[in-house]
Amino acid sequence: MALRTRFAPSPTGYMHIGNLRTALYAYLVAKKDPEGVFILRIEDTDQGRLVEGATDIIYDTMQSCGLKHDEGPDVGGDYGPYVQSDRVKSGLYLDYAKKLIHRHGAHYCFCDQDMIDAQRELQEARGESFKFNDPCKSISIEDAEKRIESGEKFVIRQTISEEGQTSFDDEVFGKITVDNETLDEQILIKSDGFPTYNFANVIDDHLMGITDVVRGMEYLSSTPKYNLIYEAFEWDIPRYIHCPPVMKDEHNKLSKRNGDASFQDLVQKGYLPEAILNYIALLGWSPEEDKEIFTLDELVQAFNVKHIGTSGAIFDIDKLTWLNGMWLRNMDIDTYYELIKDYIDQGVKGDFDKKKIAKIVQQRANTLVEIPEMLTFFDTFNEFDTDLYNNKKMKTNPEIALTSLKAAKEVFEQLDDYSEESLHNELLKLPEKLEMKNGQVLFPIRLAITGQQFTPGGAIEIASILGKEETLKRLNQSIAQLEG
RNA sequence: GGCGCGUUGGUGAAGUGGCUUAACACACUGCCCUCUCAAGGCAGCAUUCACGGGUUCGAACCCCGUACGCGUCACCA
Repeated sequence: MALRTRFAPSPTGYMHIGNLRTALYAYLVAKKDPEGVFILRIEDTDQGRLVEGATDIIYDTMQSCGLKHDEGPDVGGDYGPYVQSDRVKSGLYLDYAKKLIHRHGAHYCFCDQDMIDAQRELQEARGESFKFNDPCKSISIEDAEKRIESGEKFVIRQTISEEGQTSFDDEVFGKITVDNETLDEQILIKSDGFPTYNFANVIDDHLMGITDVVRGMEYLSSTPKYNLIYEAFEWDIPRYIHCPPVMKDEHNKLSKRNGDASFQDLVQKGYLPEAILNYIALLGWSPEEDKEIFTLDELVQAFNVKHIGTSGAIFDIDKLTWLNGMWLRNMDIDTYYELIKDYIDQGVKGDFDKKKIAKIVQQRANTLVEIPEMLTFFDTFNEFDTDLYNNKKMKTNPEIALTSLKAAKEVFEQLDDYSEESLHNELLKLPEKLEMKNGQVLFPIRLAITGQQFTPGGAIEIASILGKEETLKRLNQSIAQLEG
């Protein structure tokens, strides 16, 4: 039987990095199997927390990451509907809850909050830790149904025996065992008739034929309760793959609430979806081979549940930045140019060869947003501090610079072909002629035509982009400044 | 507080009883290369695996305890 996994977010806002990683892992687990199916299910049973547009963000994010789902609200499938609120309408959860009651896995409960609070106070006053003891458990199904017919409000709670233990094997955490008496009898159907997440999740996972449940480890504690439901129904329990959290720092999980970056934020900051995905795959999972740059397809090949770690991993923006730079540098120049065109336009208004500019930027930018500011010197050329000509490493000073610049001026004046090749050939004759080092000639030129201490590209590349007229104009200006 | 889970460097991590005087990568530092900056190359960066016991000829790896952290105990998901 083919593997089936699902990503089941609730549409409550933005796509968090931790969420996205869970989606990625679920996708990878499924796709490891050539026949594997990856499903998107929207869990919106909490009507109070719905956020408009949140589902679109989920679709957009998945799409831009290449996490293509085989079944879901937007693409359909044989196990729909894929939105829980649509499923509620069919009365499916209530039906299953009733079945569960008859299988002694659940019971009607008429207690209100005051009643529960009273119990809590009593127990806590005795110094005990609170555990709700539901008096409604002893009500017969017939009596309960009568009370419901007469209009009494009710919920359906899971029934859990005090005796025994429940255990299961998690693929990453191993065997987990808990005493049943520590499990509380959670609500399955709320008084508004909606199922709780806990219940809907179990029912849907089963009905959708999910074979591998991939989710955050915050569900580790409630998994035994879910398994008790599976058992009451005599359903097969899925494989569980609980993932450790993605942390902001040692103590806090990464979360939108704390203002931590979401996927969208990172994209806006100039990170590639591919690089983000690549990076978060490495948070909590490590490949067997000594390699860190992975495309999605390569991840599918390399992924192995056995190498998912057990402790929280801190999100390190520095490493993401490095990885992003690697992705950028590895692109072919045409693709790269198309990608950063807009960023170049932001930084350069003048009429220069943007493709050449892309080329000098590619080896230097780690994120897209830093590109415009690297390029300002193309449009603006101002007088600069001649002290910049003093460079120990280049063995230059203003006097040497002036000599170089004057010699270079002749070359620039005589030359009409400003291609890099041609400039390279002619300019590199100078050091020999002047008995200088390459740097003593080229460093001052670069400075003289850019006015900046650091620039992407060297003197030759930049002169080629600036062209004869602009290069000479700036050169003359700089020579005049030195002489003056 | 009960229960569950976790703890290898600043960070991600490899490691599953001897090959570990603990890979690899990011960050950091230094050197080299070089027309600046990047990129690239090289080197340094945990005498030690939270702590304390135990098992063993031998432990980061097995057992017990302690500490700390996280999760969970909602008509939230």
